[in-house]
Amino acid sequence: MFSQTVEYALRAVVHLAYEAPDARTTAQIADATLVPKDYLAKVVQGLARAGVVRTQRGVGGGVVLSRDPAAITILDVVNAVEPLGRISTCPLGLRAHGVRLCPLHKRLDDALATVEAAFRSTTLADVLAEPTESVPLCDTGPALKLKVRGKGPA
Amino acid sequence: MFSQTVEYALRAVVHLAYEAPDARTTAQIADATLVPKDYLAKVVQGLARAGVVRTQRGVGGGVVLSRDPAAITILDVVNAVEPLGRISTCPLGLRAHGVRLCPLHKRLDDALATVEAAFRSTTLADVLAEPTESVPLCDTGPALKLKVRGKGPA
DNA sequence: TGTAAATCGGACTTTAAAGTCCGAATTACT
DNA sequence: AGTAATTCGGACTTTAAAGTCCGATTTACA
Repeated sequence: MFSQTVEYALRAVVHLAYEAPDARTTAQIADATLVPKDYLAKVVQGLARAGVVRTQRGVGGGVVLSRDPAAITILDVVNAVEPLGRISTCPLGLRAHGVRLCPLHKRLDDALATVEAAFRSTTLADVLAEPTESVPLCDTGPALKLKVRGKGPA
Repeated sequence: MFSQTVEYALRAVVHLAYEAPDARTTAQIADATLVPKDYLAKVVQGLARAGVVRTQRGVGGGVVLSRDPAAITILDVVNAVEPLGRISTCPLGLRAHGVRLCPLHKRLDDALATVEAAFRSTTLADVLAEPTESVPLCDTGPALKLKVRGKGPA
């Protein structure tokens, strides 16, 4: 239902939010989020073009969120890489005379609107602040609460 | 967001519901719904395998809804051709230890759940019974209320 | 100024969705 | 039995998404 690209973009920004305000290289992000490195590079470019992240070339460079995690919504991220595609005109290309969609596509668009609203009302900060003691991005093992960096196991 | 295949399947069944209980050939459905005929044939096969429609070969054959339009939901149709893909396990393949998803994927799955619920609670009869005077499938011109068949204009 | 670290951007390959084609099988009717 | 109407199913082509590769460019720092 959601494309790989959207999935990858979300993983990346959540990871960046988690590490904020530090910058991360795409290689680091790819490592942490299990996204193919070279493909992630493209996705990040999309996020940069849309103003969700800022990138910096050269030594010490990398990727940073362009705003506070509380000011970036899931919808911002989704729309940056692959707009949600609300249905505004008749997909059959018939004379939709402006506003009204047929009952079928009205229902479909309603569903999209619900998703859009949910995404718009959820910020990266919200995702990180989840009241449970679980860590973002699914690496919720037996509740280890430490913020572990590096790659070596213990 | 929704695939072409899902879109086509929905157009087909809505059209069938509109013409119910008469059978329609795939060629007729394709004509009416502006779906590529040969591709629609495949989609209809999927619907048939899932038990949403029944097909009949030979002269006088065609496609019919297998149940009353009030007993077929949008979700039935969607799941028949391309399951909605609720997120039940961690997409990163990490040890999701059963139930709990990370906050991010929990949100995504919540959105999917909302869509699923909306689709489950909408039947084809609901779509046709829309309180407005509009006709299914977007051919809502200047409120012509007649059920026009054939292909000639006027 | 040289070098290593990093993104950029274009070309390419792979995979899956969408679409096309057509002969085989089934069926109703005369 | 013959014929026309229909779906079935497999092979094929096309298109777009996903993924890979690598040289060019930018940057920090010794």
